[in-house]
Amino acid sequence: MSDKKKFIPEKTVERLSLYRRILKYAKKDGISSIYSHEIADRANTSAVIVRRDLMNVGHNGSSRHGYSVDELISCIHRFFNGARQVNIAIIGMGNLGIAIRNFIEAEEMQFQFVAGFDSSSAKIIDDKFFLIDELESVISDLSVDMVVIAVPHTVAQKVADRVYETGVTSLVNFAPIRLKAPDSVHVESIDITTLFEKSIYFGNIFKNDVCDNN
Amino acid sequence: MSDKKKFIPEKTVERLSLYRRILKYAKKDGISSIYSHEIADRANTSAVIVRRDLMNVGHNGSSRHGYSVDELISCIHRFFNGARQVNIAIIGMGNLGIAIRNFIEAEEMQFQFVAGFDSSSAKIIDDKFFLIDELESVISDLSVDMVVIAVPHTVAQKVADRVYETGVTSLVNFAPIRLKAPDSVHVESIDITTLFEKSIYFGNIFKNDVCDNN
DNA sequence: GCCTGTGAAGCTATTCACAGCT
DNA sequence: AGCTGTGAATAGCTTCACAGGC
Repeated sequence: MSDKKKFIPEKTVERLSLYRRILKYAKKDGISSIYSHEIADRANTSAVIVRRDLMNVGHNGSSRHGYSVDELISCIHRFFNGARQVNIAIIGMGNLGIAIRNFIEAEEMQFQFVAGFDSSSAKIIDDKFFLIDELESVISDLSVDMVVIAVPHTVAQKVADRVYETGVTSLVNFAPIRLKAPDSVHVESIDITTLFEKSIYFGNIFKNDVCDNN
Repeated sequence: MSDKKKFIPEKTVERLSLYRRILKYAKKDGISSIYSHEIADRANTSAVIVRRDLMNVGHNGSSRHGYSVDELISCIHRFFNGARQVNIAIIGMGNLGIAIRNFIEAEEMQFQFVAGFDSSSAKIIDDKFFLIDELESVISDLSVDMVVIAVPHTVAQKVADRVYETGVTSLVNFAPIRLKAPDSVHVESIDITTLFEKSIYFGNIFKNDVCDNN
């Protein structure tokens, strides 16, 4: 409790998530042990990075045969807090919200879609949908662990502020603004507009387009 | 052409995209000049970072009154290659693909949805939808600038490889794998599973949960 | 010989600190 | 006095280089 989990760099956490999936695929293919450079190849990174990442989570590579796939999976599994089910609520049941719901339900993972909120009752199509007014009570009743925000940018901060009050500490934001959040809440933001603009920008560099700006 | 654009850090590009939006909102609110710390506040970053970022794109802040909103918008605009229309094709017209299409069409931006591909003809509901077999010809006929991949992970790499052949240099990948790509193509990846796992992981830290793993 | 684990160097990005302008 | 622009210090991440194990 005093030392909590050893601090693990953000990038490492991201990659561990990826490694776990890669290892599961590998296992399905009947692979039982794997070298760091093989993981690296599949994850599009370097072998050193893989080894360092694994070191960070009480690694267990055996020199000659690389890593045991099973051990590695359960090691990362443990790192991510076992198979504890994660209950997710989505706020904003437009196309994006629905797509995310479908995504969650299609994955055979620890994630569970338990509630969808919208301001319009037209969106209430099954028993997992609620009006936004019920946010606080439903989040508490259904033990929501993580909230996904998929509402227009104009209301995103307002909605987020209400979520902070509920005590939920994980939030994923798809609205194209940078949410302000208390230190006690972790917000992951994915900004599709930025993603597109960035992709176009760096893609164009390869076509040594335009040189006269500046 | 020899010196191309001065190299701009990735993070800066991301933030510039955000600043532009923030500035547009500010302009709508009748704000005509703005200080770096005000931008920083809205973008959830620091004033120094904002100033450095703006420096990177031939800045033009005037000491006393901060930056002119109009000048700044057009400066960033120029940086992002003006208002040139960007034609986007989406491969995989499941929920996610459809959500992205709607997102693009809802934005009043330079982005234009011009084609959606799917392997199932059931998805062909209007004249912008095509069977995946027509990928190469349609991309060329419609001058696609950027491709979004929203197919299952099992076929993502295969689809991507076909895209590389077309000469498109910007690609955004929503499939939960890390695509391999030639140096001449820029790939942005967004991996929702990783995003969720990361959010849960860092969110849990705040609840000083679990200490016995390792 | 080829793989893992890891100190040390190298890079990138952010923050500090402050000079200069109005 | 309060802002911008920027060198210098710092922090965070990746790569280099190599010792040690099978």
